Amino acid sequence: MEGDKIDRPARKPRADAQRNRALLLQAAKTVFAEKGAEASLDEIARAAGVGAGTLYRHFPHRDALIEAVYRNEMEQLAQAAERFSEALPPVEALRAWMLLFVEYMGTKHAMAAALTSLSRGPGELYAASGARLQATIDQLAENAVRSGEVRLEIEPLELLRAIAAVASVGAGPDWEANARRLVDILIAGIRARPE
Amino acid sequence: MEGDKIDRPARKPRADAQRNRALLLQAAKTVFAEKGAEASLDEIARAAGVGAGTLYRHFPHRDALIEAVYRNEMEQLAQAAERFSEALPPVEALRAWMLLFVEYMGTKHAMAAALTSLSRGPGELYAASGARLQATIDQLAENAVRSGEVRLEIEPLELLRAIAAVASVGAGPDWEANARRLVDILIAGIRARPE
DNA sequence: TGTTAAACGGAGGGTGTCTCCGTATATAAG
DNA sequence: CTTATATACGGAGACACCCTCCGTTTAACA
Repeated sequence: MEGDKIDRPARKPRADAQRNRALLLQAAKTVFAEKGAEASLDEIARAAGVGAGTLYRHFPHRDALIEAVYRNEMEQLAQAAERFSEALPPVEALRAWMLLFVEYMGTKHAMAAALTSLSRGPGELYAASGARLQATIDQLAENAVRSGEVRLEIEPLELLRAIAAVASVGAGPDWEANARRLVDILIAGIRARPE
Repeated sequence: MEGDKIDRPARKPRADAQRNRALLLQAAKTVFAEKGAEASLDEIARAAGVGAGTLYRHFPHRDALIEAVYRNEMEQLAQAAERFSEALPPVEALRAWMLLFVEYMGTKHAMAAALTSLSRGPGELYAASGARLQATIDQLAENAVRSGEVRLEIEPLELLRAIAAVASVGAGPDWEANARRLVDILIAGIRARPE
């Protein structure tokens, strides 16, 4: 039920397929940045110079495309988490990372909407990037809890969701200030009181 | 440029118009509950037994419909805020109201997505219900700040946005526990430290 | 009962999603 | 360089949705 891969010799992946995939990612990144994560997929296909069918073959649903586009960013975030964890005390690392997260929401602000879009639907199979993000925040949270400075009865990912919500909407021009302030509120809120 | 209202005698509003409006609201409430705030407007019109044109005449955009549908709920929330403010110390009132807010997100869980949908777009003219909600939370927040127990450098509405985000997604079945916990985190986070 | 302003309905144009299948082509074998 | 074939391509087309437009209907008033 598993080992069905080396059955046949298996060909080398076709060059044009790889090229088209790259073109699609390139185009998607541009278009998402321009028009947000709700941009038309057909338009992306057009921008990439391929047919609609090709797009859907490579990325069956919108989420698959979104995920692929932002995989890099997710990876960078994950790596930043490691750096912070080494250089800072756990709670500070968590805070610093959340602030970085806010910043990312800003630059690739399609990403925020993307996050929302990703986890929509009835518990769909989480895209891999979502899992990566979850693992990252879970690790940071766990470290913080272990340090004893923090109590956390909430799913850590939910903290990110909260931040993303504030950061996503065009709301005021102060969205970033608000988001950064929210980070501090959250951090203060989860700090275990001496009491 | 302004006083143009009592110019002509003005007729009584047509009965069918009022009836259709009611039918539409009824249908919209049902359909939104079933399929979320992104449900097809044509479908709502169909469910109400009226033509699409009629729907759009009464509610020019989706937000207008959403707002009308949830106006009651908003009103109830606003009134609850007053009650809480009289019966509880300011910070407790704020907390209690936020928890009630979470509960509302649950029952009419289309409302959460609605909130998101409401404020989308580039700072559109806030629908009236949005304004009501904002006024409510602003008042509660101001009371809390005045009491000296709380510092608040964030736009109070953003706190709601954060809560709504956690409460909206189908995420886990523990969304409600998470949301309630978030309320406590936020409250703790904005409490001014004696320091 | 007639007049008229108000409201209705639904066809239709524009856009977006996603599928299907005949055609093209990169790879591997001879 | 052929030939064979798995693989991928493209874009037409079926379907859903949004929203407008305008000829027709109907409620209110005289």
